[in-house]
Amino acid sequence: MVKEKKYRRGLIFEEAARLFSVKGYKATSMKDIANALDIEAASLYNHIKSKQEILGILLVSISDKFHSSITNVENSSYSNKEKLKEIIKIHIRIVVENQNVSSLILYNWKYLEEPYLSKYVESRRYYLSVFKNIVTKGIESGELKMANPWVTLNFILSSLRWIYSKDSYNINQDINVVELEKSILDFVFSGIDP
Amino acid sequence: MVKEKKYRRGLIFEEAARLFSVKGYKATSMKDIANALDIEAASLYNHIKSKQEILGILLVSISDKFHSSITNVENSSYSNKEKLKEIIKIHIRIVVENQNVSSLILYNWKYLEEPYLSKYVESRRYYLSVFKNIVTKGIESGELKMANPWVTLNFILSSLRWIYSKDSYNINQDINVVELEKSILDFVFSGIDP
DNA sequence: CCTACCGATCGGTAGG
DNA sequence: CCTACCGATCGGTAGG
Repeated sequence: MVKEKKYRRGLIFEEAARLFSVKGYKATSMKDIANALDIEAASLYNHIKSKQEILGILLVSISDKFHSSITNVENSSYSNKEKLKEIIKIHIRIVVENQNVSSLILYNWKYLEEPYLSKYVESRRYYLSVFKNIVTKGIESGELKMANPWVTLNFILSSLRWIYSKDSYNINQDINVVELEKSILDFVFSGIDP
Repeated sequence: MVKEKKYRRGLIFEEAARLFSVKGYKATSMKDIANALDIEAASLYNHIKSKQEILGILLVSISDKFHSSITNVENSSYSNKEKLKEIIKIHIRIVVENQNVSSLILYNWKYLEEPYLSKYVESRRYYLSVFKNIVTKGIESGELKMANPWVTLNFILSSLRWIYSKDSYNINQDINVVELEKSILDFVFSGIDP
């Protein structure tokens, strides 16, 4: 009984993540989620508290993954440049392994309400501040190109953004994660010039 | 009379673009748009046909700007590398000068319905195919780094994506467009390595 | 997990 | 440009 309920709850979150990712949170109705699971919309409420709870739990769980991954790297004895490479690699892996949930970070986090919003924003703020700190120290030490740290950070994060969407990443089914990491690191560090 | 109507219509599109950009198309109600203009929601329909018409006209207008800009570059006598630089520069300018409308390309185009959807998709498809063609020829001729053209294209487009959002671009009010172009071109072509 | 139902809000129309 | 109003759909609850 408990086991079956947990199973069902997991499926609801999985299906909701997929639909939120494809249609957007606001455009996805509880009926959409229920239909995908072949039950009535009202039945969802035996497993979850609200639509907002689904979004909240999904986003807090993914932001915690990013949070703990960057904490590990920050506490390592790598150089700033090595830390940066490691963060990018882990970032790619988290996104590829949690594509539906990860893509919610790009747009749908704006529909979060309290208490999830505060948790998410704080977790995200921490990730970005550690990331920026490593970039800043890398620039100061000469490991990275002399540039505005903010612009550098945004360039790096932005250049990873295409892997969040199935449209671009999944079409390349001939590219595996290791190759993807290699290509992206190469582009981020040395650009498209030959 | 005609003049005043046109003025009002323009304001509606402007305000709608801003709200769609901030809240998303689905989360923006006609009441939101009307309130921002200090009129009743029903009054909007004296100037526009539907909510969908607003989104459609906004997106077709911006995709046409991209379409015509890339046609000009493609017909020039530049080398592939020079064409690419020019496309990136113009891309940045279009986004910076039309920030609210441009940002709709990233996410809200999915809410387009016919006949706007077909027009938009076709215009966008053309832009991407010309862009990809220039990248492919640049790689073949040795002007660009040997790599999967699809990955290269996505890297370039993705790395420009942060300028679509006010959160990241406008915070940097100390950076003007010319500096922004310079920084981005430098990063895209030669990366973050010193 | 379902049926029956709720108040709120949605985009949009009629008529002036 | 407004008042008055419409049918449809929304997230969610009661009760079994």
